[in-house]
Amino acid sequence: MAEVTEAERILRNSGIRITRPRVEVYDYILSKRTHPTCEEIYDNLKDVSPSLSLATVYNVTERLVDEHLLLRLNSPNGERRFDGTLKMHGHLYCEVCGNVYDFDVRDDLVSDESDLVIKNIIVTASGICSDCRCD
Amino acid sequence: MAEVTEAERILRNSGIRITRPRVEVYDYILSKRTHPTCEEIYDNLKDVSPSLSLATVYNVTERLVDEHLLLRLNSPNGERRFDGTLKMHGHLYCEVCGNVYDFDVRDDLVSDESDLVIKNIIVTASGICSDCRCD
DNA sequence: GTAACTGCAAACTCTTTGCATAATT
DNA sequence: AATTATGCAAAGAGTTTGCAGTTAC
Repeated sequence: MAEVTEAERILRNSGIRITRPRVEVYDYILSKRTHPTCEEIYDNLKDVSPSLSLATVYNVTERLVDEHLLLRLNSPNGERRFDGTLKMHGHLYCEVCGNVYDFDVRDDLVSDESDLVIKNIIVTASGICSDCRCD
Repeated sequence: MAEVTEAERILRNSGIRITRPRVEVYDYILSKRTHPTCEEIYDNLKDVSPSLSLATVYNVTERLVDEHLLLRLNSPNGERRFDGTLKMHGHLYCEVCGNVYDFDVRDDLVSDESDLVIKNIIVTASGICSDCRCD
């Protein structure tokens, strides 16, 4: 950890204890914006941090979700993924390649009249990404 | 199975083989509209159909999803649930009672300019349902 | 009669937990 | 120094699979 990353800065602001796994996991999610799974995060970090364990990735992501620094996603096929972008947007799960892509949605998408308290909206779609569409 | 249910009628139209588990599971999901889990479906049907197995509920629901008769949902906490209502709507996962409620969304909620092929949109929200809000 | 489906049990994958060690404040 | 988090291994839950027997067409 040569310099202070965005992840570390946000973590310091949040007031929770700064540890190497937390900084590295959060940094990975923020930098890649690939909505990774725990396994994916672990696989990509274990070379640079050999002592990191998969259980810790589960623990760290859970904690960051509790702190509202991450959003936990559940893909149509049941994978647990994480998203560091908190502003409202949609996720497209490509039926061909399996990757997850962001797309824009209207801010005022709820047209409901009932008296529900609605927050943390996630828009999930299946479809085909632009790469796979052109193949 | 005294009379022909809605589930059976739709199944016949779809052309797949009609079996007791398929009719019963699909009927249950359509009638309850409670977005049940496999366990929930199994627990509620095993009294009337003692030979039914949980594995069959998994198999049947998977098949109905493949046939586009059901939508598979993934709740914020990772539960696998099913929805027989195919028209676009939102799901509210109540943070208090854990139940799932439908809400209305705009048909034109996608404002994206990119060239993704988007279908099967699911809007998922966490929040508080009207019952829990008034307690 | 043939092909497809069910139901059971066992296997597998993903996730959580308990606890001793280590790191942060 | 006290508290909190990590990392390992083992346990647990949820889901899938193989196969013999059964059912739908």
